[in-house]
Amino acid sequence: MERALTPKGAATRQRIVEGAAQLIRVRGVPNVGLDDIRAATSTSKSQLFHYFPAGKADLMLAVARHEAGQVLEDQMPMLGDLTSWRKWQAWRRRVIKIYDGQRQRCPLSALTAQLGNADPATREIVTTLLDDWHGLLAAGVQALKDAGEVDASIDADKAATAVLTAVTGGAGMLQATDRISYLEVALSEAIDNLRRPRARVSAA
Amino acid sequence: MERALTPKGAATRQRIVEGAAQLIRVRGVPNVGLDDIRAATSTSKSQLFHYFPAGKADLMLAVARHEAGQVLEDQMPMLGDLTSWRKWQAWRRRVIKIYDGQRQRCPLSALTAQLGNADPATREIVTTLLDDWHGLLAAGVQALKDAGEVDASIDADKAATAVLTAVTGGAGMLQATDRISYLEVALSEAIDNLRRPRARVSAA
DNA sequence: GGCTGATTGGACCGTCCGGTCCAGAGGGGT
DNA sequence: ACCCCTCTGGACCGGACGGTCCAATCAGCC
Repeated sequence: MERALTPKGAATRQRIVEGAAQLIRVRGVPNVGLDDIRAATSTSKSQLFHYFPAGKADLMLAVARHEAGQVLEDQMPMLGDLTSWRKWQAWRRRVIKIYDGQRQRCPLSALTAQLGNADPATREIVTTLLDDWHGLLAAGVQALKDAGEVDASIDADKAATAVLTAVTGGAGMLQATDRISYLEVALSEAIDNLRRPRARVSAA
Repeated sequence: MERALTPKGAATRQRIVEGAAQLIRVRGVPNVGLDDIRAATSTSKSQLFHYFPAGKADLMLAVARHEAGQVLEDQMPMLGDLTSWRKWQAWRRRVIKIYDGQRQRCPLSALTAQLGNADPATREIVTTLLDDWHGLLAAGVQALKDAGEVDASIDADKAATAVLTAVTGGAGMLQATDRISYLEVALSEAIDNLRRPRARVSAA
């Protein structure tokens, strides 16, 4: 499916993706036209279709991939080394800092929500991202268990899901309300809960 | 700002809003045109602009208000009476059932994300909804505290935020991945955490 | 019955924008 | 030097869609 791509071509393609991503972060998919991208990246219409034959949808997909990769990238190296309580806190601070910085402009949801979550290609990008993210968190929980820093009865997968949900939920509400407190509180609570002793909880 | 509106007019207006909401839930804002709404509601172009003078944006706002109201409505009466552990569980089941039913079609995010979260009017609708939602949850936590069913040292506001974030985060990921498990696990964990004894947690 | 304003129908317009096309410049391999 | 394929420029097209307009109808009210 890939065409031969000279270094020059690859650079242009990259410039287009990054320029488009930049625009979309600020203005959202529906408010960014091909002409905007063309202008912002000093390219021409034909180049856009040269590198993204299927047109806008194709380009948006490339942007989505780019942004999805960025999400975990931004949380590194903390996210990849959650082996102690202190490192979890460092990661937490990083996450809050990132989202506080981008505020409205959540690259992830800006694309998924506005690109149509029905599209299987989009779906797959997000699913992969969440799986990776969840995996890293679960590994971190497991590391704490191994180190005896959290109760051994904790289910690493479930705990990772709880933390992940706190981040995505908090980020979503930050985006909608411009309040960072949801993310701060939810994430802090989620991490704190890892530390609490596991009392037996009877199902209702 | 309100015009005199005969019963007949009010009914038509209502029909438009509900028909538009229906369409948007399935196809998303960008994929629903005024002509679609016109056709689906057996109205004419002039009626759309008669009842929503500012055009599509105006109509979308009305739809957003309608959907926002629906969110809490759907969770009643459980959400309004979280006075015992059993009732919390009943609410939890209801929430999961609701979101499992609508899957991709999350009325809330379908509108906020695609309507531009920069728009202050949209922002206000969501903010109000989340405030109300949070308030009801906090009241529920407080009720448990009063009944001595949860540790008295719990911060009702923070706990409510944690639960709310679990729901919105889980719902968001459900929308993106079509997996209900995030919501199930996160919400269950969040509620279970209310029951756990509050061990002192030292800040890192 | 006629007046007034709400209500409805639907033709029409202008623009925005994704997409097409073709012609030309660049540049590296033989 | 030559050729071929990549790369670039930008004019152009056609459809979709939000929005306008005017005329017709309906409903309460004196």
